[in-house]
Amino acid sequence: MGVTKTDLFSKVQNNIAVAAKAFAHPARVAIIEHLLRANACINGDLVQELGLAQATISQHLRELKDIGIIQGTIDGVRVSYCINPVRWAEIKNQFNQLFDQLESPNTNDCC
Amino acid sequence: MGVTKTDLFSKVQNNIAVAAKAFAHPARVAIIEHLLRANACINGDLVQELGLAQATISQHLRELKDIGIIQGTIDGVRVSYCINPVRWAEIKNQFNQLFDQLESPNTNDCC
DNA sequence: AGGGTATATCGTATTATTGCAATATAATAA
DNA sequence: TTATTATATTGCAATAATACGATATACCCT
Repeated sequence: MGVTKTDLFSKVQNNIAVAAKAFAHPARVAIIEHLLRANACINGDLVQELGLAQATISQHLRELKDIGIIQGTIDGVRVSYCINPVRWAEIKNQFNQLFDQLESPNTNDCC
Repeated sequence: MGVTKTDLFSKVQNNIAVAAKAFAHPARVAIIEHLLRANACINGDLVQELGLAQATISQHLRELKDIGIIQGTIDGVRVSYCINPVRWAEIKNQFNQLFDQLESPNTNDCC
């Protein structure tokens, strides 16, 4: 097999898994960090910044766009990518809801 | 090809990517949520809870253990797994540092 | 129109991940 | 000791992800 059994899990669990994939590759983390710093940028910058081929970066950008965490607007020949603040907040909240489910560390000395 | 070029990215970027993988599969999210609820639990419970084979769950548990987000102690025939609170806090902080890099949404209307 | 530039997509090779049956290992119980 | 139970590991099949060259697409400029 090799297929994730999506139907076995809740909507929230699947949503978190999809969002987490945005951060599950260092190149995508680097792209996100670059967008955060630049507060808008273009694909070409990223090819310079990271050491990956143009096709590879374009592919990562598409994945991030599919997840919704970034958005791009055509700007002449170039495409300006930036963080989608609404989706960003959504993902941030989703993760924080999970993170905050662990009370104070002292109460969890089970093993 | 097909190999992540780890050396191209910073330590922090790689660390985030590794940590994110813990959440990048719904089964692992489900396991983590179960551990948070139960505040300790055993593999057998999870086989009941999720609909996956014992071998598959054991594999996910190992991945989570490798990431360090959970820990297991042998308890007779069984193994008690629980969240590693120290690593949990570490990952939480790592993500929050990233999440908080986006200022107020209004300042980011670049595209 | 024709050339240059920026990005996307396609095709493909390679490695990673997912899933499970079968088997191994280890502790307990009888 | 032998059987039982719980978990880990192995081996394998199938799908997903990563990476990149080649090519397509789309926009700009002359």
